[in-house]
Amino acid sequence: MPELPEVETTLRGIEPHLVGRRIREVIVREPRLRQPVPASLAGITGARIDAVSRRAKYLLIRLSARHGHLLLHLGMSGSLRLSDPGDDFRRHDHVALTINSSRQLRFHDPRRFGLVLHLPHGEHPADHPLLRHLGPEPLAGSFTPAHLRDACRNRRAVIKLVIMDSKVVVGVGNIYASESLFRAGIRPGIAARRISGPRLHQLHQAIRDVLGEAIRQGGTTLRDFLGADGQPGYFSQQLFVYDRRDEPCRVCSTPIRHRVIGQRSTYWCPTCQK
DNA sequence: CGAACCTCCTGCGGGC
DNA sequence: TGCCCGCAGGAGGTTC
Repeated sequence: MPELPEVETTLRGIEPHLVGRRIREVIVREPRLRQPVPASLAGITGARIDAVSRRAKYLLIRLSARHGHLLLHLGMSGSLRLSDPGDDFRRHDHVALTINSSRQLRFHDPRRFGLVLHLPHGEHPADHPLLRHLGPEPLAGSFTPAHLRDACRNRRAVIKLVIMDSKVVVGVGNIYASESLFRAGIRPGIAARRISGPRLHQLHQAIRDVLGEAIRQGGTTLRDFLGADGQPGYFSQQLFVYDRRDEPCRVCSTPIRHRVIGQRSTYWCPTCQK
């Protein structure tokens, strides 16, 4: 479900309610996620939350001295919501952190592809195996047109797979890959090395524009994404191609094409994209 | 090394 | 109405 804009929306929703507060209680209702929820999670009871941040699609919660960090990933179907501790748990509410008598952060994930990990004190998050090899943040200055050109040089893979490769740039998931390529006028199935420098420059800008705009709109709600406050994202109203198979292109009315690339549904306009 | 494919899991919508 | 099938926004792992 969540791509980078949805994770960023979640971060912005939970951060003001968490920073500076203490974790009063840790509840693990279902430890069987992509990796087991570690038993050491119980030990963070009483820790203060010093900061909440995002790296790629991971959320990082920095705890007070000696308590280390929490590393969360929402997988395909995960979400974080702030609830009243008195509210009934929903099915698939796997982990809950009670903040005070009126606030509890709940990790909800029907498919259980998500993660709740505890990094002990002294382990730098950036050195964690899941984060160590990640490429630049798409909205940071380190993601440059030259970086994208280098990543595509001599690369035989199709461009859609290259921009979804987290070693090249993080946070471009299946929705925004199709959308970015549409805005850049590039077909998703073209070999990366066949795309000219100027067109890759356009793609670089399109990735930043699409992700930035999606964050401003609170993410994309297709079926079920809700922010931490329960509100849907509005970017789906600006999707040009994703999930629009056979529907008319919003620019030229040509029916949108669909094909599976890298085991994932892929959409493009055969007229607007070459 | 890269590329192709597989895997984890539940829910939902469409077709019959 | 109810059942079955295919598909779903991620990403690490395996195999060649």
